Amino acid sequence: MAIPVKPATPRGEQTRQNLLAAAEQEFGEKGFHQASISSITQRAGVAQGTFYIYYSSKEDILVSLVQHMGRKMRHAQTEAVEGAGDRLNEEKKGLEHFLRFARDNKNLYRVLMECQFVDEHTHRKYYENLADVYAARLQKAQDSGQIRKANPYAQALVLMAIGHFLGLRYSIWEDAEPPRELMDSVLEFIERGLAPDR
Amino acid sequence: MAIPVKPATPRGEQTRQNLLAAAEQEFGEKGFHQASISSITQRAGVAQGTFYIYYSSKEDILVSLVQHMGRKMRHAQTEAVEGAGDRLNEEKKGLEHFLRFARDNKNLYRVLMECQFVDEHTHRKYYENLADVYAARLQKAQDSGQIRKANPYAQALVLMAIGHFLGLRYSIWEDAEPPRELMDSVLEFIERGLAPDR
Amino acid sequence: MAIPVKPATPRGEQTRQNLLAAAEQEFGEKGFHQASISSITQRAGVAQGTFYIYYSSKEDILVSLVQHMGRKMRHAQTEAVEGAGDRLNEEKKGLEHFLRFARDNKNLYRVLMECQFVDEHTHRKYYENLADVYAARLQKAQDSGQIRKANPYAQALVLMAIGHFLGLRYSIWEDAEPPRELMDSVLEFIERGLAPDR
Amino acid sequence: MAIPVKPATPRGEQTRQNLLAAAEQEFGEKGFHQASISSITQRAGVAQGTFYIYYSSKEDILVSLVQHMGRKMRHAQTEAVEGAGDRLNEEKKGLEHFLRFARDNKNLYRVLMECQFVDEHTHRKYYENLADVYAARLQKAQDSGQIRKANPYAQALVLMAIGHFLGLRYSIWEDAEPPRELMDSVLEFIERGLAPDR
DNA sequence: CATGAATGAGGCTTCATTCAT
DNA sequence: GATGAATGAAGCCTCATTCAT
Repeated sequence: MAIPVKPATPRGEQTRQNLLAAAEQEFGEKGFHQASISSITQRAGVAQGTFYIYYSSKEDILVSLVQHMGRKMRHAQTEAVEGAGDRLNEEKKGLEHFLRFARDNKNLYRVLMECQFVDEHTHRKYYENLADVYAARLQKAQDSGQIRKANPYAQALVLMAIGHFLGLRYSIWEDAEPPRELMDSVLEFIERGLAPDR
Repeated sequence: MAIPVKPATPRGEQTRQNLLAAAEQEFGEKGFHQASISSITQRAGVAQGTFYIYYSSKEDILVSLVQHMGRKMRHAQTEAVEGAGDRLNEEKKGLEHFLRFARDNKNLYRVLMECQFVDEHTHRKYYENLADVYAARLQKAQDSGQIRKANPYAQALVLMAIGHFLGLRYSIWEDAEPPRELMDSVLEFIERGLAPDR
Repeated sequence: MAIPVKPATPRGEQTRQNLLAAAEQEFGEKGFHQASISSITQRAGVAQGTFYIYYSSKEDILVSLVQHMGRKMRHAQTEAVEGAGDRLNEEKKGLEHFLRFARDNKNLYRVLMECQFVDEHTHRKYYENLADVYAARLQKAQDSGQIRKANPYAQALVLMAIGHFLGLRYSIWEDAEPPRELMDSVLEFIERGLAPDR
Repeated sequence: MAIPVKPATPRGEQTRQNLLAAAEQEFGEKGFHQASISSITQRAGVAQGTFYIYYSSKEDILVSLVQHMGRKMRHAQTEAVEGAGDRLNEEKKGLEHFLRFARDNKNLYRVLMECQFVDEHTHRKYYENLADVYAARLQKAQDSGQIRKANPYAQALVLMAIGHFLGLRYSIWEDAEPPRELMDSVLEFIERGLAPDR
């Protein structure tokens, strides 16, 4: 098994990116197991063998894709949550932002979901990392009295759960926006669950 | 593709059940794609060909398994939620009950989860059915003033989301009970989200 | 391999005939290799195992079918050619009669044709027998000066060839009657080929 | 089902031809249904999977084989019939030529015959094409007064029928040359059937 | 860097036939 | 006489991966 090298030339870098983008489409549309390397290379416009210059296996490019998703996601979330004052409102905005992101990156998001049945480890890393970031943010918000005091991991878990499930429901299972009324009820649920006493 | 027949004798019925139980183990342990028919029939103690007398394909038995899970689950939930008075407390108990069920039926639960990437239709039917049952129950609780008035589907969604995610986290990803403290915080979140004003 | 017995009871005889008729349909419609014993027994309204009480194998029933065809055919031809005076005209009538027979017994005729690629021996026996009958008839006609003197097997061969090919063309390949004009030209060809000098 | 690609290199083209030649032998010797892909690839000296780079299925290579046969046959016939003057004699020579061809290409010819029970469409195309070519040639011969005026398709049919049946009889069923005397009688039949009045 | 032909293990599925009831 | 469950060999086909050019 030749170890794939990071190519130095711009041409190589381009090929790598083409392959990654092709895999995103292929995995997103067909699912990991129905996807084939040969179809990925066709989409990328290269020969089959070229794939293995850049990725060591089908699993390998899946991992790269999930990491790519992680970076993109963190970036998007940072931007989204940044700048505001009221933490509670920010979390609500964050959820909506996340759902838009999931719909805008349907393929990538689906890859992430399916990853749990292909490479548990990678998938878990992703969620642990997310949970830590989330919990830290919530801890801060608790400290400044903007949300109720409680186990921040529990709060993070609930928020992630809702995001996860809505993402599943309204991006993977069905490509539609959640009805406004439903979103409002959900957000109110969150508000009551997180709001400090008084 | 010969259409599998409903067995006419007890012996046949026994074989069918053996196959279903074997598939539950096999899919649960290895995942759908790593599972093989030959391994299923070995577990069931029959020849490979026998499989196709009862199920038309690997996908077919997966669907049967998910339907089986649906029946079992509804049965378990009905028992669990029944009998008590306070709806709000019942929902909290229901969640814990569900999580125990998911852990006690780890294999079956994993099959259900993975099903969304193998046979979307079946998986969706399962959740739609569950959501309807849930929402109807919550509607009744609203009517009798035991929980807040809100879109019952939104409430169901939040509860299912939390169940789904905790089930994933503490049954599929890691075979451990959720820490008591965390559960308490989660349950408090639900309590506040569902409790009627005043 | 249990040797199938000719059953003595009327019920058994009925079952045997049902199986034979079912096989005629099944083989005729799907071809020998696509046909399945299970489908034959379903058509006949008996259980799979019952098949082997009457026939020892799939090939065995094919042979029975071809022999059945042979008897039916000889019977039909005897009737057709009988009674007339002019041999040359009789042969022409015989051809048309044969083509009608082939179209009326499309399934059986197709089985006979396909048989050459399944059980050469049986098929050959059929044609050798036919050729002998034919040649003997032609020899007689030569003797009485009704057709030209020539190798009677060659004459038989030509007539059988034309029948065979027209049967293929207008019964197996396409279920339609040969156009009148074409038939007339063919018959004239035969007439000239067979007519005695002067 | 990946669509087989036209090979881009001479090596690939060689492999394709090896496979085709191997299939010709295998089908010819065992018949289509007894033939196996694995045996074909063994004959061709390649791995099983290689087969599917060039042909999408067992049926696919059969079709390729029949088309190959069509080209070879047309080529052979063109050469055979070309050059002579007397059309009537040419047809007689053509028949003998065809029979030699059928015996020299026993395998290929058998494949063509069996094809009618595997892929009717391909087989029919073959014969329709042949009939058209034949009829056109006969039409010309009629126009120049070298054979009798009649439906050229009927004449073609009779000639093809005789060729077909003799081919079956003396190449497929039995590997022997038709006895000279028999051939002479057959040719005389044709002569009388085709010769112009006077 | 890239190509694309070749590999070969592995899995699903079919179905003629057997046999205990 | 009939049933129908069970068998198991056999074959097609896929596809991730390798490698010579």
